[in-house]
Amino acid sequence: MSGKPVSLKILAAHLGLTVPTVSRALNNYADISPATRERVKRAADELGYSPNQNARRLSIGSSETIGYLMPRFSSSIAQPFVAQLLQGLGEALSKRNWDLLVIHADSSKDELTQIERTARSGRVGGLVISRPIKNDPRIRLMQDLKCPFVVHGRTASCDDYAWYDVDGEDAFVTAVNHLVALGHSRVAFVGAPLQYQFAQDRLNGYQRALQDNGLSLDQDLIQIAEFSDDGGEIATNMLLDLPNPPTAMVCLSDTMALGALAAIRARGFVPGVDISVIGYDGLKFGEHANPPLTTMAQPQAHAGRRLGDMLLSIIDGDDPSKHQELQRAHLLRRKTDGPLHVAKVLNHVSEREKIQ
Amino acid sequence: MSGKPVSLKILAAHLGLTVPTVSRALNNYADISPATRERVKRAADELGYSPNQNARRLSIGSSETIGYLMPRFSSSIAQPFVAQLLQGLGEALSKRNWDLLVIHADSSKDELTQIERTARSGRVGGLVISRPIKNDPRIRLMQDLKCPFVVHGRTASCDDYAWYDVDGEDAFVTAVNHLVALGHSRVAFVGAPLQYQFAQDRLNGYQRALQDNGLSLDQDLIQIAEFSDDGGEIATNMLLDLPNPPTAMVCLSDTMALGALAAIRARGFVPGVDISVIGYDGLKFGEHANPPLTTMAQPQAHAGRRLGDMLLSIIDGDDPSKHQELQRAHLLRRKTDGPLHVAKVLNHVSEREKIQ
DNA sequence: CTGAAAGCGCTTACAG
DNA sequence: CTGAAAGCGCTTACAG
Repeated sequence: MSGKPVSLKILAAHLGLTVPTVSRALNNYADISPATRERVKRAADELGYSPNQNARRLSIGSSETIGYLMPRFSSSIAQPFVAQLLQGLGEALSKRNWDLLVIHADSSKDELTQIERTARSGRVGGLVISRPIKNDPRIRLMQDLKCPFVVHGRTASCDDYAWYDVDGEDAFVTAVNHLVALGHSRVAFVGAPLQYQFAQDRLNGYQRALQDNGLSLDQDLIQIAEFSDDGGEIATNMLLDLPNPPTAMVCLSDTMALGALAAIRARGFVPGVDISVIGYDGLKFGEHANPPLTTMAQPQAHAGRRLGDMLLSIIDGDDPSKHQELQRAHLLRRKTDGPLHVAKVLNHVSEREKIQ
Repeated sequence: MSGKPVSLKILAAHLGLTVPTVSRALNNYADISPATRERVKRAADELGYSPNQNARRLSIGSSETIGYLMPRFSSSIAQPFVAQLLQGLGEALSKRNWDLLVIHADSSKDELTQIERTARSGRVGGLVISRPIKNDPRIRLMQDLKCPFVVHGRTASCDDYAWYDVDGEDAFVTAVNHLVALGHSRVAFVGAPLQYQFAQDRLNGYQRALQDNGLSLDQDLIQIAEFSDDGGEIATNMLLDLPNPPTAMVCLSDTMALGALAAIRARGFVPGVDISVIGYDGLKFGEHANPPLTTMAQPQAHAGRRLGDMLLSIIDGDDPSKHQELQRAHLLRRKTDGPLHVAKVLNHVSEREKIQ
């Protein structure tokens, strides 16, 4: 910008006042006469004064900024979450005029050094971390740095930091229970590598529900693939090639479920009739899947706002462990779940196995 | 953070040097002896020194930060673009260690005052504006403020600023030509309010293609609705209720096209057989639509990086008008385009109208 | 090659 | 109620 911004000095000169007086007037100090306060504010408006934030923040010793660590995308389906989350964070921050910085790790290799540098450079007063892996080293690092942070998601031991998560284990218990109630006993799990805690949580829910229902755990029915629609398709093909294929499946995400539907349709089966499929996320575009995808829907909209509020509280001095929020997902029935039929998919199953 | 960050002062004391010397060593000034430069750098690493950016930026008079003006979302389908765009911007900026600030307008009302304050506060050295409306006041404002900016999209007169856009007019010419080549002569346009320039551009392409092909322009075949899947569905229902309905349609976006498919299926018609539908964006989830959506695909991935590079060049002093980049979309045929049949959808069309 | 000085534009005790 | 002083943590001419 070349149109030299008005500084406090210029404003003060214009008013015939001194710089500190003008500063205090603008910041509503009580010891400034109402008359001059008004006069100063009017002049500030007229001249279009806006305080230099670098100077202000250096002076007050706060960056008035929080950072969002952008996750790297493995698949080409961009994350529909990100925009919503950022919007929510922005809403929470705007109440106090804080800024939102988006931080990309150049490579996962040096993400830690980058976090450390960011925290130490005074650019942010706190960080939002998403998609933690098991024993996420970023969490330990932030604790060591004594830099406030909140986690979108959880790790296995999550007592001593702040987080916001949806109960993936509970959701998958609900999903499996629903399928069992529909008569299914061979329910498969389509998942992604278990390094991400959410992948483990949801698998745990799947396994617990099988136990609760007295169903035995068949390792063949657990298929782990890349976290994408293509991964879901590959995993589903593995399942359908089984000598004794499942009649229902729960998928780690809606995106993976979309791949599952593609694999099922490709073999001439009808999802929701021949095989039931339940996704996870409740994304809007599931409505337009073929057929519309039944899913465990989670309340996305509030995550960003809650995380922002939490982080601000912690920066204000709150105990992080006081800010832990677990949301529940709910079953959103569309068209891919249905009662067990002795359907096409089972035709090639041998008599012996059916009797079991 | 409470673990008091190491300052230049501490580092200098630790080394038995003076603050400016340490500063110059770290910044690779030529007049520092190689020996001490190394010594200083090693110590900085060991103590985990990272310069306070507020101080640094105040001193050098640059925020080393650019801002991205986050568009507000009308529909609940979150923008899959945003994450990709931010990632691209981040890549461009990281080369020079600039930061990326995400700026949300509280309401569209005071977006302008907010932009002005942001520009004047020295928080950003430039701004990325997306989704311009016709005669977008933000562009004029940025020019008046002499604050560098780039636009993702264009306005009607776009000679004197920097922008990156995909040629929507050309894309819709291509889409309509394709449908005409398949035998269609009643091609409809499903659009959104024309306040957004991209909505106008694509309508222009539609109209131009009709002319080019010697087809008359039927105002009934232009349906404007809300920019969402629901909007697309409503618009399509209007079209299907016409006495003389279209046999093909082009939709402003993939999202709207998804709504169109839903409306078509709801009447028992088969998209791509009874009515052809072409969307725009080339979003991945179109593959999973029912049936997979034919679309004008655009090269999304590069937009962010290009916009970031452009903005940095302009901040360095380049003439903005030198940075204008128009990409082309290409037809991505999936399953919703097909040859004209005298199909179900035409059954109730009177003989007289068919002869026309 | 290194040090002493000044300044970036704010804020905040401290006087009067 | 307002002014004079000091400081936030850097960078950058200017001496020597």
